[in-house]
Amino acid sequence: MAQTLFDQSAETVARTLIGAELEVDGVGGVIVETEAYDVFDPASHSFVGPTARNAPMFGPPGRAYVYRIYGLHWCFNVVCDAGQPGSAVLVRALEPRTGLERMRERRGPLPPEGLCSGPGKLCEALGIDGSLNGRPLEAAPFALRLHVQPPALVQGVRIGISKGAETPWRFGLAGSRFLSRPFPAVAATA
DNA sequence: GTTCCGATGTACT
DNA sequence: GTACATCGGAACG
Repeated sequence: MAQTLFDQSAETVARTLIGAELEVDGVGGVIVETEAYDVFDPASHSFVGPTARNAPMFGPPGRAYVYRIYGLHWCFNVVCDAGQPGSAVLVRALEPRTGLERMRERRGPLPPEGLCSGPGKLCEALGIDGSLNGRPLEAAPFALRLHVQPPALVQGVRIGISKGAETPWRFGLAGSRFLSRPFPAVAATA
């Protein structure tokens, strides 16, 4: 069979996931912001080699890597592997489409823009926690549908990291109101 | 609008 | 003890 989406580099997967629809137990929406991490990247959890925490990043592609950050929040990643284990894509924001009431039960009575506009918020809204770590995205409770038409992307440096801060591996859906933070204005033409 | 800061678990020095 | 792929609230302009 043809190579799957996840048998590609983190950067490619991060680009391709923009515009895809992600649901967890029927609650979700359109992915509008992602970041790529790979094993050669000092910002990546996998940079130090396999450990107990990052084990899913070195496992089969197409699975979830969920970890706790700052002791309070969860972050959701999709493991990928283009022949070199240790890469993943952090899903940072999505545009809510289904299960808004359920999201508000978990997050509070927020407007749609506030429900999933950040990696920690998204996990809370979708009910993602450590129990989903390592689970395949092709099986319940996950559902992932790729976009038909590739959307227009914006690109920038990643957020909240100190090492590898120059690497422009953050991707967003152009013009989206559902981002965790705006992308810096881009020069008019390239 | 902005900046500052505390909460709190886990991995690592 | 320190550093985190964060968030929400307080204080300020």
